[in-house]
Amino acid sequence: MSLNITLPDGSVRAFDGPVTVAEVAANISAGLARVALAGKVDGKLVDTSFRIEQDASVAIITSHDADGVEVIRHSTAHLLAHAVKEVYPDVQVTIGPVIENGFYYDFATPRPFGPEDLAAIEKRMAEINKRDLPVIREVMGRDEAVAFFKNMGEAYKAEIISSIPANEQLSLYRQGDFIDLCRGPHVPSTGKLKVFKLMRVAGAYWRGDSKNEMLQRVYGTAWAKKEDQEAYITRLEEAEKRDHRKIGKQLDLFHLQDDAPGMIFWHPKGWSLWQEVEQYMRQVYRKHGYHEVRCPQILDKSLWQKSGHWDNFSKNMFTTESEARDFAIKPMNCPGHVQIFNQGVRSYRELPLRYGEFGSCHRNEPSGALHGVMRVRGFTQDDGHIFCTEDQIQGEVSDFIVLLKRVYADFGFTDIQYKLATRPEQRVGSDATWDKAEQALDQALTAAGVEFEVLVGEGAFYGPKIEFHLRDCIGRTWQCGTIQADFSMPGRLDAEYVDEDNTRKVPVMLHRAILGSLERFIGILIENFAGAFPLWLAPTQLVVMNISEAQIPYAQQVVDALRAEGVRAEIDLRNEKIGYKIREHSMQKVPLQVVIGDKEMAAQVVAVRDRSGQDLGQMSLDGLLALVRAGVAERSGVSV
RNA sequence: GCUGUUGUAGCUCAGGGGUAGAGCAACUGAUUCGUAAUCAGUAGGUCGGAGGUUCAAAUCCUCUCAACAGCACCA
Repeated sequence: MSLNITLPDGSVRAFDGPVTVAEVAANISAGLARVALAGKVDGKLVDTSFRIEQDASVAIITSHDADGVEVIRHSTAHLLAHAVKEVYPDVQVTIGPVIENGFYYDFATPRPFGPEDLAAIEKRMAEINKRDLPVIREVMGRDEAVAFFKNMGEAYKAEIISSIPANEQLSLYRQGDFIDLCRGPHVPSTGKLKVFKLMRVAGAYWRGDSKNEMLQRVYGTAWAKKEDQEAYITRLEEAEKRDHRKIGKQLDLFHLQDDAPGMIFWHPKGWSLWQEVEQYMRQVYRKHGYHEVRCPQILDKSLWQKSGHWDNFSKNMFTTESEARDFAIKPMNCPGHVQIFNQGVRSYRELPLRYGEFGSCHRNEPSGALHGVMRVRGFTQDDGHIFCTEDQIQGEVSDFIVLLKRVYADFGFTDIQYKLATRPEQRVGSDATWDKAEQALDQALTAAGVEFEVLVGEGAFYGPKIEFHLRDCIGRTWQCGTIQADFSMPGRLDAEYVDEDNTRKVPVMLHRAILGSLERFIGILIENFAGAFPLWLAPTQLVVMNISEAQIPYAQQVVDALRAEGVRAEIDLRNEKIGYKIREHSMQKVPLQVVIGDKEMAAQVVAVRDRSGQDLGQMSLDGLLALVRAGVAERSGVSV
């Protein structure tokens, strides 16, 4: 019986009988056989030992394929587990999947791993790589496999297998003395795994549940080529250089200290940046029909009970008391806005009624969740609430999506992902209400013509939400904006309006934010621009430097004129060499640098350079002002 | 919150039972200079906090606070 193998280039090779992927590779060339890591038979990824029984299309997978790198990572996870079992025989293995850029493996260990353990394990991995052990696939029935792993003392593995249907055949992979349950495929031998590095150890809960015991998770990275791994590590270092906590310190933007965990001290420059963002958003409120409001920070507990926060959110709320009354510091702005809505009798003619606030909120986040300015306990939202009728929801949501895209573009972000988060387990409101709310958001997204992902069970307790995630210049995504349809809270807090037919109705409330938390958004801006803010945001837009004492009066005159026109200009008259001053201001990322020497003073002009060192030439004061204005007007230079 | 790691001068970091260190920044003086570091000098620390062991603790032990990484959380 002969069979035909079709290769990716369309050519067909005939074989006398069943062949393995490895044999097909060898038939093509000895070189290919040497580098083959796996195969793709009729679109399915398999081991090189896989036997092809009938006509098929076959691709040989090498380290040049994305699939090949995946296989390398997966096999390196096994290599890690193998090494751990050799170095620490009393450790139990659990699972070890491939993740972005690498893999991890969770172990149950009698004592936690430290950095020295990592080094020892990595060394053993290199040894096993040198042994070039063949990786052999075996098949077992489920019950047989459970018994097999129990017998080896691998309780976790046995537990995983027990949850697989009884009639299924399981594949196991053996390399030397090490054997692990795995779907595969794997590289043909451990000698193929040359480029890897263990990155860190951390605790991780068994089956991802914080009620379970904690395992030791070892993270690693693995690549086809050494250069790829080096490039990856360089990329990590680059990201580290952009870390907002580091840049915040370098540029003197803010600080945090032990006395106020998760709360930020904004320094003058950081606050300048903040104010630019806030004033910009205030314009957005004004231009798009929002009334800016301001509500109390502290409200009586009973109001939070009524709104549902006390039942659903109290573990995250800071509380206080006075004269035997209990209060809570607001974690959200919505109940406050409903109180404003409730003053007086509302008519359907007033809807949609939009309130916006730069709402200062406090949430008692778990200590382990805190992260610089990105995840804090005290933060400010650009929080708006739209009171409207059901018929108005879709239009409001659609308008919001358009607005949000424009705002993000002004900050330099154009790559946005959309997600619809549906009803969570813990919630208020009837299922019928949730049906309605989820449908409304779904329709608005569809009408906006954007693709979106559904996040099942991740909505807020009072309603479903659309999440807007933006991608920064190094490819990371951040959730910022949101819009949520709430059919419950207005009713709970007694909001109503008089409709056309003179009956009283409960309005729908849309919760919405564009930037989300200003703290977090500014953190994202810092990392996205690596501190080199566009002119409109830069805390110091321009610095004027003299070359020697003789030009001090003229330099002072120039900076005064710029400041009078609203330019955030600084002056540096220190008795230092011009190169020294330029270096300092360049490191401080000041966008425009004005140098004044005798020549400029004589001609009543200024010499301008930018922070990257580009010479913008000599110009008059008016010319400089025009340059600044044009730069500010351009914002982040992106148009939608 | 959980596991691990870390906390020393304004910043970056060294020192690991025996007198607290470096570079940069700061301050003082000299230098008046043309596009990313001029020279010299001075000052600066309860070694995160509280207990303990010791003749002696930044160093060892206990507790605690905070930060960092991951997990869980992100309503």
